[in-house]
Amino acid sequence: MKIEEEINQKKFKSEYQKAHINILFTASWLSQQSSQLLKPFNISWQQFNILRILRGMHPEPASVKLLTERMIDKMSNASRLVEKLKQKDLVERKECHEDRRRVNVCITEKGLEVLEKASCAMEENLENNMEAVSLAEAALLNDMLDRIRS
Amino acid sequence: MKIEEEINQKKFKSEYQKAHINILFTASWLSQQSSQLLKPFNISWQQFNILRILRGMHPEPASVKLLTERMIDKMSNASRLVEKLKQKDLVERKECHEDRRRVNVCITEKGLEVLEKASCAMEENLENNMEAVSLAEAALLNDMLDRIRS
DNA sequence: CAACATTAGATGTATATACATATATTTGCA
DNA sequence: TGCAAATATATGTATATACATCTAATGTTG
Repeated sequence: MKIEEEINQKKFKSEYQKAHINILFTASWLSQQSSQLLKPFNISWQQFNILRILRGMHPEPASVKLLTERMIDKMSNASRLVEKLKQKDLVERKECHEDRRRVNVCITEKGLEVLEKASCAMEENLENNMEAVSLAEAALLNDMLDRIRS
Repeated sequence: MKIEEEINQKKFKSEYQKAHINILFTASWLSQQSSQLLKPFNISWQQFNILRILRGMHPEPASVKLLTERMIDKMSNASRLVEKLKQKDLVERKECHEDRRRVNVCITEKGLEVLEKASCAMEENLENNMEAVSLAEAALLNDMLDRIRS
């Protein structure tokens, strides 16, 4: 649906303002889709992301700092998210002997299993959403977004 | 900066997955910019949005339902946001005589003044962000985002 | 018209977030 | 070495959000 209809706004000041709102609206739409999808797995989108980063490192551990750097929303609190995941036995923390300030976080077997199922669901959904856009268009989209943030 | 560098991730599974993450990341980046910009005016991005909708209606009032329909993040609570704005004397509520369940919300003079200044700052910032993208590209961006949500 | 369904809005609650600050450790340099 | 600055992480706190539930008013249908 066109953004005009989604938010019942007939016209925008410019194509730029419309794009601004469209980016925010689409992001909100996508995260809501994600959080619905992830609900059966009992993890939030942010938690899913952390698990994905940890799987990328596996079997190497990641520090909380590394997680923060790679998170999409930098402001959110990696430390507390890790705690949540630990409570569900999806990750484990070990003290780091080289630098005792640091904490090494690893994904557990259970974490890998949950992530495997969750990421299948997420990828399937992603393909459904994205099939309306060609690969070349997606590349241009990425380029434009990068430029907007520059 | 390219999204790869922003989140320190060298490669993505596909251009589609990258676009997904890029939309979320850029939206988060934009809202953070907005909330920084709006801080001197002591309103949040969501509150700014409501004021903007109310200015569009002015001098006609808007119901809470109408505000909810036009908000970018549908899930947030228009009722409480209106309360916040009322506490700052930026909007006023009146009971609606035709349908006594409804509440008519209007922007005040003070609200119009604050919004005027805030939206100048916001538009200036928007132009800075968007100048890296041509108008035609912005139109295509809008089209792509609409298709992704379809 | 009575009984039930629907709607508009407000509110309770658990969780998430932004931001500031605290604590422990390491680094750098006088 | 010793002491200030920087770093990694945790935590405190106010606010925001998602979601469920509640209340009051209106619509609908037998």
